[in-house]
Amino acid sequence: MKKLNRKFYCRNTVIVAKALLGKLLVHKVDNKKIAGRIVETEAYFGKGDPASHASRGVTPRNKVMFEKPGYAYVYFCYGFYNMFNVVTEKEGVPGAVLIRALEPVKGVDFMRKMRKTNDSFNLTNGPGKLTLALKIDLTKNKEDLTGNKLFIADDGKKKYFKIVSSKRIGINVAKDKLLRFYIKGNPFVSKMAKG
DNA sequence: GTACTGATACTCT
DNA sequence: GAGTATCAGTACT
Repeated sequence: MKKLNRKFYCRNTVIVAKALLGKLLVHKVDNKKIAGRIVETEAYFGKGDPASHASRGVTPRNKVMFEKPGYAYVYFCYGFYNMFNVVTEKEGVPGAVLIRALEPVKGVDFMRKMRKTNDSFNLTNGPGKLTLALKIDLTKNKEDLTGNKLFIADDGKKKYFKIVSSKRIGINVAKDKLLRFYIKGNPFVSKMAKG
């Protein structure tokens, strides 16, 4: 299993968003590995993308989007849910990829416990749900994804699949931009994404 | 099956 | 003080 390095993230946000599909998101919790395959992502830029937090310039919250690629940007939203993003582009250029859905791979029991459900299709099929299942919270903001606790790896499997792009979800601006990407036919793609 | 609503707390104006 | 990169539950057809 190959961990993705800084160079992987230091590219155009759309390229990274597509390249992340099929990769494994791994989080070590209490010496246990919790992992899920990324099946759905969304790209967010800075300038020129009104849907992005970074579009209005740097704030204390979105600062990490302007910093080095390969870091986690965890954003708390709607009072309940955290969103997990991966910072992209070179330092000084804002950009991030929102991980919208995972396919559970390792530590499924742990995920069930965290999500309090036995429905394995309902564990990680949404951005708010997957952070709960993997125990990702605001303390993981600015976590270095090239480290050993929280990282993304390529296990070499699932090389061949079809990528579908469509409109982004849950936002009210720039709806016409096709910046959401998912693996065609995968049952773990988020509910809200279908249709 | 689809459509709408409320919960909730953090961040920026 | 208003808005938010969501979800689950309820009320319909």
